[in-house]
Amino acid sequence: MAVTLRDVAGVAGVSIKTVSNVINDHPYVRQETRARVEAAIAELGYSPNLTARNLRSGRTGAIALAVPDLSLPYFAELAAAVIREAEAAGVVVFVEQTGADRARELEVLRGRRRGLTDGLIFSPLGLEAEDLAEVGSAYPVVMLGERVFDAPAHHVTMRNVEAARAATEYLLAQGRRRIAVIGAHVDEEVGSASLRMRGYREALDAAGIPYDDAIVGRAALWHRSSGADAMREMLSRDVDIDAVFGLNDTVALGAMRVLLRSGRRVPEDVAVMGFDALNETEFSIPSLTTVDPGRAWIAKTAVSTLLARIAGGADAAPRRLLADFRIVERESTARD
Amino acid sequence: MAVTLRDVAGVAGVSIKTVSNVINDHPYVRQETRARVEAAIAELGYSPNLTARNLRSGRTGAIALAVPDLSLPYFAELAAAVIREAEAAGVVVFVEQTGADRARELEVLRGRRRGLTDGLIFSPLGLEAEDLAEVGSAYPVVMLGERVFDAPAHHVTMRNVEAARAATEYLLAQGRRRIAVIGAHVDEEVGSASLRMRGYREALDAAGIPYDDAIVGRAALWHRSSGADAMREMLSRDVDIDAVFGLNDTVALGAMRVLLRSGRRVPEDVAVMGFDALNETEFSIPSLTTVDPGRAWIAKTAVSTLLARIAGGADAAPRRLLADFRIVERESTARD
DNA sequence: TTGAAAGCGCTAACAC
DNA sequence: GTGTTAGCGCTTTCAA
Repeated sequence: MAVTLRDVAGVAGVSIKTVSNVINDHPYVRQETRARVEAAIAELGYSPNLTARNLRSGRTGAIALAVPDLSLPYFAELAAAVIREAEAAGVVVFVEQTGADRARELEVLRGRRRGLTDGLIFSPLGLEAEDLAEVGSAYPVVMLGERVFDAPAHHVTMRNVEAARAATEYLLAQGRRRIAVIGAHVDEEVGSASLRMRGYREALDAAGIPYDDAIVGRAALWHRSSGADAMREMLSRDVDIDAVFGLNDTVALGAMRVLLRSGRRVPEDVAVMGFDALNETEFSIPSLTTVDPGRAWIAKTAVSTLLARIAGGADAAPRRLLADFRIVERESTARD
Repeated sequence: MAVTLRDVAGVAGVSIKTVSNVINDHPYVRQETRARVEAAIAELGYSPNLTARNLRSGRTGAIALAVPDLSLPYFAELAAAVIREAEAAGVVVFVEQTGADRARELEVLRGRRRGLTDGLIFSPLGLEAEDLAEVGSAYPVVMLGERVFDAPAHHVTMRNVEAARAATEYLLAQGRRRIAVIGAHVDEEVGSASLRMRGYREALDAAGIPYDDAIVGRAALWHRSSGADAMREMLSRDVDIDAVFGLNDTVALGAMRVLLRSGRRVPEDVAVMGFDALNETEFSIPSLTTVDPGRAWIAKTAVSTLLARIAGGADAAPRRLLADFRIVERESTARD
């Protein structure tokens, strides 16, 4: 440690400017001088102090990623993709977990610690509309998710309504008519749940099928257990259903478990559709048909948009970037 | 941005030292002065430049966590726990993904970027014994996992042999006698797989049951698909088994899927045991009996050990810290 | 092609 | 109690 430019300069018999030039591949350094400096660097095991460099340059080469919880598979897979993309761009990522707690999310937004990063990719869950003012435009932020629509920041997200509608239409096209929903949120205006519900209703409406509140199961937290609970509650009411649309994969998997336990066959008696295309949906029993909302594209675009914003200063007005989706057909909706 | 101590001092009509004193809760500041400074801070929206502070202090307040891949549930849950612990200690965490690639792991170890962090929690998968020399003792490192046993660094890990032995004994105690293994690695000397295999064999030996290579399935990568593949291959050979011990939960879940598909009942015909206690094991169908190797403790201990090492300088000799394990009984091994 | 020196924003001796 | 000032290690004009 503690080997500085000055030490290297001393050993090489040059000024620190020359050493700096060598390190930064500055062109105008005589071949012989360069060699001497490189020898000194190797001899001393010098490596530049990034903190000092950052202080000078005003950049840190790091971005922050704030998600509710890495132990939720969706966010784990999102984070994996974001880190991979950032890595490729030569940027490191520090990950914050907000626990979907509004107070913690505000803390991230106000960013006492933002000095350590050049920008933030932020996927809030608890934030309210009135918190938006907190998002200053000075610090580069890219928002993810559905929770915030009018922040003065770029927003990368998915086509929730269209994708949920397509998923529902897929089930309808199979002749399913009593399509239950698991994972609805009560009294929610914004957010993935309400958007996906809208897509579901649009599809029903277009097919002339009445909406039935009795087969809409609430699950506030989208954990596997809450999906299972909602399904169990619904079955206890002896409803008639021939399909289940889980508003995300996690609740869909929980619901599917309860369906199978209840003696129903999937997909023969009840088809099951998820949303998110988590890796594990490929390996559930049966494997789960789901909607790939374009997570890979979202990660890539979030990173590149943020880096452009960081590099470009106070560029254009906030943009909304929408990923393409795709239905991934698996066993849980196989025909016959 | 760009509001500095100097600006605040100007507005408050004091020197920067006084502002600094206020910010750092230095005791000797008159009440009135403090109030004036705080007003100025609020007015200007000042927040200290962490990079400058770091440069002065030589600390960054950040640590790095290097894992193979966050989209692997084990590492996602580990990372979640590490970040939570670090958070509580007021430290942020950079997450790096090495892809279990030796070259990338070496890169992390050599750490061109380590200047951004005060230390590293490192869970390698590809590293070889001869790479250990790379671990200098100047930079605080805490190792996780089984891959490296003699690094000059603290090592926090689990009781693989004992836990695997206990898991096997649990199955034996149920009267299972043909216990297959899924997830063995070929020709591996170090690593979780060989340790857990050792525990398995110890239990068999103690029970006087011969080891049978025909019911040991290899799965190099411990993905769900490789677990499923290994199980399928084994079943295709028409072997006689009454239990499966997956060397981790992921392969166990993949194997369980194939068992169920093959028409076998779990646990009636074949009991299934996993290892890791991933969240999802609670919600599989049937839920998976597994070994909790003490991941929460490992995360907590890794963070506290690293922070102690950072704070304490070149302290004691490398220590090995072992977590307690626990068998989590679920449906996949329920009796009768 | 290289050197001298200013300063990024902050902390902490050391004065007063 | 508060102000002055010297750096932390680096990059970068500006001269030489």
